[in-house]
Amino acid sequence: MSKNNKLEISKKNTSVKKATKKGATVLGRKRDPNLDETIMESTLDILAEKGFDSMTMDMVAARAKSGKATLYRRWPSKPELVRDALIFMSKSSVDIDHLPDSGNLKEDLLAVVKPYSSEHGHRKIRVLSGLGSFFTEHQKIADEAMSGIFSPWTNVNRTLMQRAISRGELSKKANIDLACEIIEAMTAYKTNFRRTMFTKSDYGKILEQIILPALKA
Amino acid sequence: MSKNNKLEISKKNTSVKKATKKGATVLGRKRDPNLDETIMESTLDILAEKGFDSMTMDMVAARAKSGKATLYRRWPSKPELVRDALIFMSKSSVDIDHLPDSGNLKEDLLAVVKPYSSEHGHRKIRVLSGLGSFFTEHQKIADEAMSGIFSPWTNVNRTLMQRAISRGELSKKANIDLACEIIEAMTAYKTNFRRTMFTKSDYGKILEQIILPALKA
DNA sequence: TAATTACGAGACTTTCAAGTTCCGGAACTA
DNA sequence: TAGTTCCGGAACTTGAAAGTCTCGTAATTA
Repeated sequence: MSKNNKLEISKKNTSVKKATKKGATVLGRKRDPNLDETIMESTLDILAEKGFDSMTMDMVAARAKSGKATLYRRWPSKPELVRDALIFMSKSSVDIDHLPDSGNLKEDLLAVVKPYSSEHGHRKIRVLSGLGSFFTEHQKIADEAMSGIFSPWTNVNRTLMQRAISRGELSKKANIDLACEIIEAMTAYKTNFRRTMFTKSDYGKILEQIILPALKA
Repeated sequence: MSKNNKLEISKKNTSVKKATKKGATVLGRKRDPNLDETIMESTLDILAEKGFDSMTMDMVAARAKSGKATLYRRWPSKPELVRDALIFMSKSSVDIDHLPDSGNLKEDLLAVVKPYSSEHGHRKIRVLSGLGSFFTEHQKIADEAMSGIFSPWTNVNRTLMQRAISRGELSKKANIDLACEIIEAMTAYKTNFRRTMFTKSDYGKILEQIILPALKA
C-alpha cells in the first residue's frame, strides 16, 4: 500500500484498446508524470484566487502552461479535478507515518499537525472558503473530497485517543467519535464561515478547555 | 429610525420624471407593497436549496408567482437582490426578553433551540453555506450579514450560560465564548457539510457529553 | 524510418443564465 | 373615459464557460 508514494489519482481511461494481450507494451509518447501535480497546484492557485465557480478550465490550463485537452485527457470533469486537487492539498497537512507517543494526549494531538508555512496556510484557507457552490452543486463528489481531506486526520486522532484510554489518561466511556467530530467541525467552521486561519494555538485552546476536560469526566 | 417598520430597501429609480413639481401625485397603478417581502422570501428559499450560483432569477420569479421583469423593476441586479434578502433575513432577530430559566442549563439551552432550528434556523445556515462567489465578490456586505445572523443566537446562549455560572452550576472560569462557538460550529458543520438535520437529540448529546462536563471542570 | 500516443494551442459547439424588451391586462388617477 | 403605471408571462439578446475536436509537433517504440 505504501510502496508507491506517487499520485495514482486520475487514471482516466485513455487507451481503451482490446486488452487482448496482457503484457503488451504501450506505444507512443508517455504521459508526463509530473504534469498531474503541476495541474493540481495550478488548480489550487486559481481556486484560492477566484473560488470554485469563477475558476475556469482555461485559467487552469494557462497557469499550468498546458492545454485544456490535456486536462480532459486526465480528468473527466471540472469537479473531479477539484476533488483530486483538494485531496492532494490535504495530504501535506498531517504526518501520518510518524505518530508521536509522548504519554500526553494533548501533546500528541498537537504534534500531529504540521506547522503550515504561512504561504501555504493562507492559500489553504482561501481555497476552502471559495468552495461554496462546489458543495451545493456537486454534493457527491464534494463528499468524496471531504472524506479524503478529513478521514486520515480523524483516524490519527482516534488512534491517539484510543491509546490515551488504554493508559488511563481518559475515561473509559469517553465519546471519542464525538470529540473527533467536534474537532473536524471547528476546522471546517473556522475556515469556511469565519474565514480565518485555524491556528495551532486555537486548536490547543479547544483541547485544553473543552475536549480534554470532557473526555476525562 | 424605528417609526417605520416597513422595508425601505430597494427603491430602484423607476419614475425618473422631470421632478419639476414637488408634490405631484404619481399616476397609474401602485406597486404592490407586499411583493418585496414575497420576493425576498422566495429568494431565501431558493438560496437555501440551490446556493447563490445555481439560483436563477427565473426560479425566484416563479417561486414568487411573479415575472422576471418585476424583479428587475425593483432591483438592478441579482447580487443586489441577494444582499437585500440577506439583510431582510437577519432582521428577524431573537426574542432575548423571554428566555427560559428553569434552573438547569441543559434544559434552557435546549428549550431555546426550537424556534430557530425547526425551519428558519436551518434555512439560515443553508443560505449562508451556499453563498459561494457572492461572499468573495461582495465580502463587506456579506460579513455584515454574517454577524447579524449569528450574533443574536450566540448572545442568547451566552446569557443562559452566564446565569448558570451565577447560580454555581458552572465553574467560574468556564470559557463560555469558546463553548458558544463550538455549538455554532457544530450546527453549521452538520447542516452544511454533513447535510444531515442537526436534531435536538444530537444537540443534547453534545451538551451532555462534551460541553457541560467541560464547563463544569 | 514508420506507427503510435501525448502534447500545446486554439477553434468550435453547446448549454445556460443574466438582463432586456414587448405584450395584453389590471389598477389607479384626473 | 383617457392616460398612466404596474403586473405576469414569455420571447429575445448577449456573454461566459464546459466540454469536444482538430492540427502540427514532440516523444517513444518496433
